[in-house]
Amino acid sequence: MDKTDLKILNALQTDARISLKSLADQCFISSPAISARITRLKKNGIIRDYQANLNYEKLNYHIKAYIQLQLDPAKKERFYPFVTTVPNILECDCVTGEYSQILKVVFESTQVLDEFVNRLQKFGKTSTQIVFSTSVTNRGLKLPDDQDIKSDND
Amino acid sequence: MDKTDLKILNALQTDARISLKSLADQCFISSPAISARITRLKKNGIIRDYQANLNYEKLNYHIKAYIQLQLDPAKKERFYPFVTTVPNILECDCVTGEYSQILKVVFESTQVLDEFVNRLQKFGKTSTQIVFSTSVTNRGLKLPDDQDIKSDND
DNA sequence: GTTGAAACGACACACCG
DNA sequence: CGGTGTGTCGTTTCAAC
Repeated sequence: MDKTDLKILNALQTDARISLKSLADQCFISSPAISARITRLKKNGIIRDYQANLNYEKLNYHIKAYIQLQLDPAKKERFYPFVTTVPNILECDCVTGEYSQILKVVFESTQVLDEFVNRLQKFGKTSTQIVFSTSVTNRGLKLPDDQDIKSDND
Repeated sequence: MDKTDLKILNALQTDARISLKSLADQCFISSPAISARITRLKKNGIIRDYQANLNYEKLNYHIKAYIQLQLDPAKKERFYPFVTTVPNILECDCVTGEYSQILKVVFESTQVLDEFVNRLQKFGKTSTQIVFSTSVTNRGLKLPDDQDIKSDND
């Protein structure tokens, strides 16, 4: 995991569709070398995938919300199939604190969100926070590329 | 915004580095047609950007957390430059409820997270939830591509 | 939206440090 | 082993329809 790898990761976080040649020019090495590095980074699981970031409001998903859930331990088994199946759940984390799960969701309207919350309450007590506005939108982590770092599996 | 557009958006959310030709084959139209559609979707702001999804744990950012903040209204002006500057803040939303801001952050360790929370407390009262595990990782929204939808700006 | 030609980029190989 | 340079193939782009 040297400076070149970090430069590649930063560039791919900013624009995942950048060409190998463009990356090669920025890193002052050849395109085959870039290609080999990206293959390695992906095989090591450092690069998970590449995804287009969409503006969901323009696609009529006007409501974004965070839902906190006190997941009933007895219903844990049925919860994981549930969260992976509902496409409106963009993220789901098991966390410390009074509520054990945080879900990030998008819906067409508050009505549909309400229906979803009702379904979710089968799994435990919920607390919903609707998003007014977003100042930082799901951005990538800018890595310091002026020094090497050690990674778990190089 | 017809079925072909939705197919393209779904494909790009799954793999942003997919080739135009591959998209063309899947949608049964020519590559120049795909290229024109993507250009339009990007100009309309429906496609925001393309980003590589990284495994931050393997890059030594072991701690992911949600921080709730009761932002002091008097310090609002100084808050927005702050959140956009600190790279560890991956997302920041203004929300309903007792706390007005939710921040998603990643840090190298709980110690560094603690230092950050101290800095954040200059802006108001905080409540931190550290992530144990993630069952749904920041995935894209699968759009129903069996029927057309109307968008705000076509 | 389609086609065809030209420009461009990606990949595979042999070679070099 | 990881990088370079060339050649070939596939892809993107542009013009004309």
